Amino acid sequence: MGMMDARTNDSLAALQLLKGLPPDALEDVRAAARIRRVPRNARLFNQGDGPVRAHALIDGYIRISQSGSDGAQVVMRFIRPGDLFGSVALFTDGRYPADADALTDLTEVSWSETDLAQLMDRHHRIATNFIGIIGRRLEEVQNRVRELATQRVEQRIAHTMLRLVRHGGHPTADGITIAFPLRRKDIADICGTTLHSASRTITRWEKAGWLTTRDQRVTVCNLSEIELVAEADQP
Amino acid sequence: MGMMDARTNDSLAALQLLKGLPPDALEDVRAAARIRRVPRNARLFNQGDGPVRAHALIDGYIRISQSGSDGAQVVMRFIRPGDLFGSVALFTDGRYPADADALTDLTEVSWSETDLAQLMDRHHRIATNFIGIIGRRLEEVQNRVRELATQRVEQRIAHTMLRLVRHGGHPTADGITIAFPLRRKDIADICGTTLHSASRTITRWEKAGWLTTRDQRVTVCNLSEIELVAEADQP
DNA sequence: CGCGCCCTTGAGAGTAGTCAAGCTTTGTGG
DNA sequence: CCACAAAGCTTGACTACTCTCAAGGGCGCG
Repeated sequence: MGMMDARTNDSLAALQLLKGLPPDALEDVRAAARIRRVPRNARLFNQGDGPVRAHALIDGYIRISQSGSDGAQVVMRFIRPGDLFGSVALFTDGRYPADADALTDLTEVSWSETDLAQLMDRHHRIATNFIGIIGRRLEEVQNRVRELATQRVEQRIAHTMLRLVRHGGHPTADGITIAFPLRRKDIADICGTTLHSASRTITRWEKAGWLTTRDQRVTVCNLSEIELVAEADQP
Repeated sequence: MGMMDARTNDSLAALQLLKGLPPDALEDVRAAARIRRVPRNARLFNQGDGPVRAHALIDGYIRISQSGSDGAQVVMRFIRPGDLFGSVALFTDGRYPADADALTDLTEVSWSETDLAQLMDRHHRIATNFIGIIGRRLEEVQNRVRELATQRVEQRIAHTMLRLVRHGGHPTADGITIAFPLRRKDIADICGTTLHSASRTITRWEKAGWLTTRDQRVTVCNLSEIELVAEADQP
């Protein structure tokens, strides 16, 4: 086994989907995997495309967004290293339900439907992991439904920023920086508001010194103030 | 095997979770099942309760609703005969993420976590069914996120009514009647609006002759008008 | 240098929430 | 069986949050 394979196996072991698998199973999984490198701003797949594969992200960041028949767009989530994505449709209708765009240069692996089915059959742990992953996703999305249904724009933006910081943030000199580029439009499309409202809110927070943005990189300096906005009862 | 067991097995065979299982597997599943009858308006479980069981509804209707730390409430979904419910948490944190209320007298079955795990182990089809079920749920909830994020109240109510009609509707003399009681507050809590806005909209539609409500039973007479509202580009 | 993309900001309009009051239906206990 | 309480529904007036429309500025890239 060459250096390349060893490194690949390490990468695979870090995937949520493959957590707890023994080395020989990992090797089995690797044999069926297709590895791809994708440049920043490329489209990984389009909403409506098929046949679907099960994807996992080794390195980099991805934005998953969905558009309705009316053209309105929503950002569903951001994919971080280790995450599974684009794979739920394997068990439903076989078409990707959303677009996937590379926010950075990235490396992904994927498996075909039949290969994944066989792998799940041989290594039951993969199926269990899969259920846990989409179960947690379901709970997250349901929380988002509650937010959208009950909170105001500023509060939703606050919650979103907190989630992004906790999820995709790494500490820097000035605070916690979100690991991938984030446009105002992205923030709006996550929160179900307009570019304008998002811009106004973020600008206000920037002026208050709670965060800074340079070149689409957001750094949060004052978490606790944002937490206050997130938890505030609307007056 | 008595009459009772035979009827029970028929009921089980109709469950989504058990679709495609051979008779001997059904018998195995039945042996581990707990059957309960629950009266209208009773609470089946509370948000935060544990340990969770996997539930399926034989007969009747259930409302699943979630409340946030701020007290705001959202109706997550309605459970119909054959549906699986309250079981995702088995694979995540082990506590029910929402409340379940009986909208009618009903019959439900449930399995403990360990029993379900063993059943899935013995009958792989159960695991596959489970993945398909929560996968479809995930897509539904994501569509709801898009609706909440991009559409106005009236449009969301229209979509909701259409979904309820297609899902829980049965034809009657005057139109299609939704099979379970539906309060104005329920409609509001599904759509992320207030009781007042929901009331105004439904009353308006009632005056236009598109639907009628008697005793919390909603009958839709004019689907196409409502579809028009649902698809309308906002002027 | 010009074009495209992203961001900011102001003014005005309208959707939907809040507050308040009264009505109808349902359920319960005397 | 009636009466009253509780729960659900309707409606009006007012408020305000948020969107829409419009215009302009900054930055990077071809």
